[in-house]
Amino acid sequence: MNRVTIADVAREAGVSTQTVSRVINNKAEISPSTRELVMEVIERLGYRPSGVARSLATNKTLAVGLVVPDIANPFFPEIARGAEDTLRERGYEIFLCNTIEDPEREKAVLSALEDKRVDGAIICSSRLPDDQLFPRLRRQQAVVLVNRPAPPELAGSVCVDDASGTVQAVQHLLGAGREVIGFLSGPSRSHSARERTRGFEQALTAAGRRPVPELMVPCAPDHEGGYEAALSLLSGRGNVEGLICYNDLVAVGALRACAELGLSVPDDVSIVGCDDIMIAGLISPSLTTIHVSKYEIGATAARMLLDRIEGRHEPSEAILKPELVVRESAPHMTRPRNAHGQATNDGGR
Amino acid sequence: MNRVTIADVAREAGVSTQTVSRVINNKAEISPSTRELVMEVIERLGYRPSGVARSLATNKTLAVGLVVPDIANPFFPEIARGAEDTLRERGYEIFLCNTIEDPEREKAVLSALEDKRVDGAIICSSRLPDDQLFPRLRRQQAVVLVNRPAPPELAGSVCVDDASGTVQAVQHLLGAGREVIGFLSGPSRSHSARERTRGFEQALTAAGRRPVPELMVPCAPDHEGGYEAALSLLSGRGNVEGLICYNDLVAVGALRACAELGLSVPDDVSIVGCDDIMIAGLISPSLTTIHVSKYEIGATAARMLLDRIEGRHEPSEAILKPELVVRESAPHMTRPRNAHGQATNDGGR
DNA sequence: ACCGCTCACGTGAGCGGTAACATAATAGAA
DNA sequence: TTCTATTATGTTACCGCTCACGTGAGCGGT
Repeated sequence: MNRVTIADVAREAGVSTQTVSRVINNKAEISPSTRELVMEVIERLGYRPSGVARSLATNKTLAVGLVVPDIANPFFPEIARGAEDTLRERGYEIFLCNTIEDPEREKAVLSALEDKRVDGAIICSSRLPDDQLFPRLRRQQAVVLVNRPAPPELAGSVCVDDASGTVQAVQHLLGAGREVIGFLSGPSRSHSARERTRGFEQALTAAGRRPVPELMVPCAPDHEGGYEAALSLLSGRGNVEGLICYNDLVAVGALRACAELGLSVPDDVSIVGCDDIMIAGLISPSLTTIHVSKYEIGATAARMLLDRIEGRHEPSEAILKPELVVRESAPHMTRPRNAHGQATNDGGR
Repeated sequence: MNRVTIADVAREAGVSTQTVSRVINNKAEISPSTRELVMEVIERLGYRPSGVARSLATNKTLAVGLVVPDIANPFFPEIARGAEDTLRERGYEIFLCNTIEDPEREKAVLSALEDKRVDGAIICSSRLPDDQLFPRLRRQQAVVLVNRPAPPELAGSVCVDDASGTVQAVQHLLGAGREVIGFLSGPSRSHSARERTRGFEQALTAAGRRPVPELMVPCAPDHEGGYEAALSLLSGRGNVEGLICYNDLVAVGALRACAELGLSVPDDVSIVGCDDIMIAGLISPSLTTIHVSKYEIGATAARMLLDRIEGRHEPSEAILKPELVVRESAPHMTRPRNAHGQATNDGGR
């Protein structure tokens, strides 16, 4: 595979490589006749300029990294779409990097991106602690963090107001008469997890309840994690009436745990998910969940990254508001419990 | 952001750049003392070799492209994972390219990958006709096609035996006593779609039935497409008893159409999906579907691509066998139709 | 002491572009 | 006409690394 180079084109057209370069890059100072001639030769030879050589000369790669914990987690593909649509329009290509929830691998991919000299990176839901993450951000040309705040000089940040989402969920359950509410809080390394936990405690406190640590259990952010955590939470004590889950996958796992324990959703226990991934509206019972626009997260992060690449560091933060979507798994009104028709409200704590 | 170069390291260590290069690349002919010295300087200066410069010198980028119609389609993320896990292990980075089902965009991303001088590309479910696709393959260093055959000298190929999957589905429905079977055949540009159509017709013919063109309708490969196609297929005539769908998303759409038309699944109509994406087992009724290991597709394609990058063109084809997974939407036995409890077994084949 | 060999390292020339400056040709102004 | 802008093009030096050689020191054998 012998590639055509700019020198080949120049020779064939009887001009200097610089002239060819000017044609490719649409520089103004070229006579129409030369331009046409060069274009014709480029076409005929099937010449395409080498991005590699170009990058070396210009110190720009037109490539950015997209770091996600797991692209197979339905939360991230849409973010990727939003980011790619925005970036590709501007000529950027995207390196996809899965960290598979492993901090070591996250470090490794960040180094790899550094080696590739990407113009920037979007890092989603980093699992690295601040003191490990921040020094690495400094080594990148431009960074935007998703679901994680950062000092403006190090990185932009696109966050969902996680606490507010959880507050809405708690209020919804309380409003529906659920008194004892459990919380499957997700991976403890996750910033979102901590924020949602904060919102959970805050909402309970504001409503005059005391958060009970035993009712808040961390879990892997997937189907299995939700299943196991829900099982342990629901089987121990019989009084949990509502369950707020770290994400929709966790909620699906919780649904399965309920089925296995013979608990009816939503009659015995109401379940609220988070993220509103595609399946939330498709499963049965359909999932009440906290909707966030994932595509918008990706697009916003990409726009912010482009700004940073071009040296504009403002705005350095975007916060998207989540919104509760009420479906079957946690309706507005609670129906009778222990039920075969007869209501027996046991009245809370 | 002034990056440390190999020259900086060389100067600081008092050796030539070539010596530094030898250390980085673990060449043998270096004295232990020099190696240690250089390593120390590299560490101290935080030097990381530029992949760009390296690529220009070696004519290798350690980057490959992964082209998919839509990463938000749950079929593809797992393929991406399989490919990435395999490729990253060997030091390759992956450019993710969504074509959003648009042939023009597909051409554009292939050109972009060419410009980036990727070492190879995995192209999933290409929507380009052979006469447009093949010439473009020739311009890549190495290619593996997923869900599409190709001349061995142009590209490797990883396919699912689509026809066989559909045959299994048809036989299953026939065996359950379903006589009139519809087929939502997916995007007509898709090779898989044509193969599955072939399998559908073949299985019917083998069973002594004649395929009815009106019962085979193409559709977009998503939820919406399935909904619309199923609606038109089921509303016109009342006698469709079984529906085979291009993929699980289409099946979910069909499920919704049935619900809307007041048809019970599986009592009135049995539905079979394809791919066995995560949600297939989670929705209700759970989906009988044709399982294929998507991670394995990705991993296999990646291994084949690595082979091709290194010049080995054998084997140039892998065919993965799909397998029917029977769940609620199309059980082994058909229960009474138009039924409220009374069994009226119509007795199978 | 001489030769030849290996080992450890240095030297110079690219890889395929672009930036910055130099230069020839042409046009317009005095 | 002569001088100066202006326009269209060529020249040269990198960008940061690797490849293919070149070379000097040290060693053993005769």
